[in-house]
Amino acid sequence: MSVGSVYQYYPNRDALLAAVLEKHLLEVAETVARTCEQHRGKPVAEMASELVSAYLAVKLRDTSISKALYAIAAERGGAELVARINTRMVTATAAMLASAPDAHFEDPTLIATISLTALAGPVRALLEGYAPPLFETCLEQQATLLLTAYLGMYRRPA
Amino acid sequence: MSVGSVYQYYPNRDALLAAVLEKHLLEVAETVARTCEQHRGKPVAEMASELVSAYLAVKLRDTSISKALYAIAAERGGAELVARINTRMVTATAAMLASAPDAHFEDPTLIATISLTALAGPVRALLEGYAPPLFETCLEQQATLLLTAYLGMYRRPA
DNA sequence: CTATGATATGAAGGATCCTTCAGGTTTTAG
DNA sequence: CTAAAACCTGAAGGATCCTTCATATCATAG
Repeated sequence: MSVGSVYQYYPNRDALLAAVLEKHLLEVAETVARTCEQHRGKPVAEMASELVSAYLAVKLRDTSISKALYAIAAERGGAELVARINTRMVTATAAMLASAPDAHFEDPTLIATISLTALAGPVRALLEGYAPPLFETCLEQQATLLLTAYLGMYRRPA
Repeated sequence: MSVGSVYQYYPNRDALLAAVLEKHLLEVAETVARTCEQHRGKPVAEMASELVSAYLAVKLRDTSISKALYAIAAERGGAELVARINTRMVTATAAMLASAPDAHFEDPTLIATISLTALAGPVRALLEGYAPPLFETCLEQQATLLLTAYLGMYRRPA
C-alpha cells in the first residue's frame, strides 16, 4: 500500500496510529471481558488462571504487533486511549471478582486494576526484550501463581 | 542551557538521552540492590514489603522524570540499556530470595524477574496515567500484598 | 465499449527536528 | 590586568518525516 492511499482513510498520521492501537486494545479488552463474564461465580483460583490464560493468549498471539504498539501508545494521545479502553477490562474483571463464592473483595475495582497491571508487567518485559531466555515458557505458570496467591488472600470460608 | 552546550558533552541526541536514562536506571537498580543485600536471611514477607517499599520510593520520588524516561526507553537502543541494568536488580533480588530461611525457590532468578516486572506494571500504570484516582494511596499496600502472597507460595516449614 | 466514480501511486513541498559553527562570555593562570 | 582556555549561545544548514496532489489504474453501470 502506498503512502497516498493511507491518507484517503485517515486525515493524518496520528489518526492512523490511533486507529491501529484502538483496534488492538479493543480486541484485548473484548477477550478479557468475555472471559470474565464466562467465569463469574467460579472459585478465585479458577478466575486467576483463566484471566492469565486469556490475557497471555491475546497479547502473545502476534508479538510483533503488540511490541510495535507500545511505542504508539506512548505518543500523543496514546495514554488517554489506553486509559479509556482499560476501564472496560477493569470493570469486567471487578464484576467477576465480586461474584466469587469463596472470596470477598471490599474494593473489586482496585484489586482488578492491580491484577491486570501486575499481569501487564511481565508481558511487557517479554515483548520489549528485557527478560531471561526461557522466560516465555514459565510465564503462564508463574503469572497464574502470582494472581492465584494474590486473590487467594481475600478468600473466606464457604 | 542552550542547544549548542549539550553537544559539547554528548556527540548526539541519542547519546544524551541514553545517559539520562542510564543515570536513572542505575539509581533505581542501586537502591533495589542495596535493599536486597540488607535483607538477606529475613523472612519472605519482610523481603516482599521492603522490596516494594524501596522500589516505589525511588520510582515515585520524581514522577515527571520517571514518566519522561519511559518514552526514551522505548526508542533506539533503549531496550538493550534497560535489559542490561535490570539484570543487576534481578541478580540482587534472586540472591536475597535464595537466602530466605522460611522458603525455598528452585529458580530464584525466575521468581525475581516475575516479582520485579509485576511490580513495574502497576507503577507504570500510575505514572502513565491509566489508573483510578485513588490508586496511588493503595499502591504500596496492594503491591506488598501481591508479592507477599506470591513469594509465600514457596514457603516451607522451619 | 465508454463514461463515471472510486481507489492507488509516489514525487514534491512543507514542517519539524538534529547538528554545526562562528562568535560571545566566563573562568583560569601568569 | 591580560592572555589563553574553557564554556555558552542560537541562528543557519541539513536531514528526516508528514502531507498534498496531479496522474494513473481499476471497478461499475449504461
